[in-house]
Amino acid sequence: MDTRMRILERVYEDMRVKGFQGLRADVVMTSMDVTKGALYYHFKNKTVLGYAILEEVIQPEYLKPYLPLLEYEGNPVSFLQSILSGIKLTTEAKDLMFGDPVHNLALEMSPLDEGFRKRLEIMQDSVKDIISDALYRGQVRGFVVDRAKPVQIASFFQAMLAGNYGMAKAHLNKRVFDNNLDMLGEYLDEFRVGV
Amino acid sequence: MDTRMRILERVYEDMRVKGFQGLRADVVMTSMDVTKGALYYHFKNKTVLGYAILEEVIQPEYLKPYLPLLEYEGNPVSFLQSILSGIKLTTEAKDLMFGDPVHNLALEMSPLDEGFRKRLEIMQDSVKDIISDALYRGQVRGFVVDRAKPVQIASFFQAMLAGNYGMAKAHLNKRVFDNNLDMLGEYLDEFRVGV
DNA sequence: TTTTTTGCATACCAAAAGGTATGGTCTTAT
DNA sequence: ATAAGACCATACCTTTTGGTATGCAAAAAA
Repeated sequence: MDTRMRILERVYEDMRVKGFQGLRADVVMTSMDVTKGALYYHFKNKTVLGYAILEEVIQPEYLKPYLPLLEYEGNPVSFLQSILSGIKLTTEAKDLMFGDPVHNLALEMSPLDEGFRKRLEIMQDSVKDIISDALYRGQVRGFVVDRAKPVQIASFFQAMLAGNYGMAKAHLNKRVFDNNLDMLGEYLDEFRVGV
Repeated sequence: MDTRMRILERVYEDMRVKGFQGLRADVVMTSMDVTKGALYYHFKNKTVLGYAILEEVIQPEYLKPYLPLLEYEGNPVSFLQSILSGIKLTTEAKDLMFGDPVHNLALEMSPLDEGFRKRLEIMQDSVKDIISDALYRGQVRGFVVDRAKPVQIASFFQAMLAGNYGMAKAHLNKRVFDNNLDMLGEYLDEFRVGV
């Protein structure tokens, strides 16, 4: 892997726990076999580094679980529930302290830097659009009840996920975390057609 | 008001947008008619200042809406819905960028400082207990359906609220914010006995 | 083969951050 | 009345932060 990408990945690791403001990029460098020279060669300043991490590391991971939904032919409610199950399975108790990178950055940086805010907004909107479109197509195909409001449900789903990640950062309780995901899954069942 | 409390209030204002790490207490001082001398007379260091803001400014405000629930005799579902309405009414569009102070701090400081994490956990648990107790009493009194799980609903309610505040920081969209609150209100209706 | 450019290391640097040391005034207890 | 302590301003001080300036080896272009 090239140096630039190694820097992004490594700094991202640190940003997950320190946040962007608490991030000390040069300190992170010394924990690799790289120095500040490399850092400031590839990135003009700290803010640009942050944007790059957001776009090149965080965004792809953030969108990944939802992309298959674009071509999914089955019931979108089932798909969303499978995402929740996936989160339960892949999130270990020791990872709860990290939270969701997108939500973390949104809370920390949105009021401080319009570049961050806008990028985060776009990312969240992308996911919201994917979900709401899938729900709409699900309605057309008879998988989702007509009274369901796709955009609102998508937004609710996202907010609940984000909130659950956030609460877990203080509580570090995997059982509560999982339970909230289950509740969200049951809530979605309301909008499923048939049994 | 005494200097100590004035400092707490004023620094809190800044912390709402900068976060704790981004907070520059001495800079804030210069915007009052107070200097660092006063600051470090009342607070040993920045961390202690943060704890004081959390305990003396944020906590009371955070608990306030839920305290009446301790002695409320009516349907707790209605009460929770009235809290949601209250949030809709009192949260102006321009305030969306601030988010929820407790959730903000939880995301930023929980992984970094156990003193913050523990205090935040206790605060969130307090509210969760108030809500779940009220729901339980509601079941006993026939206001809330038996299948409702008070603790889980309380936790879900909190996570959703936190998540909604968080999403709004990037989106700054009052309509979406309100809509999510409405959805949560409708969700609670599931657990109401009768019509 | 020279020359230029790329990729990084090393050394330096100004400002900011967080805090301390000192001293003065104003109140309170004696 | 006076000694003691509370309260706060001013001036300093150290470390950290976020960079810049320079140099140099390897790769690529001419």
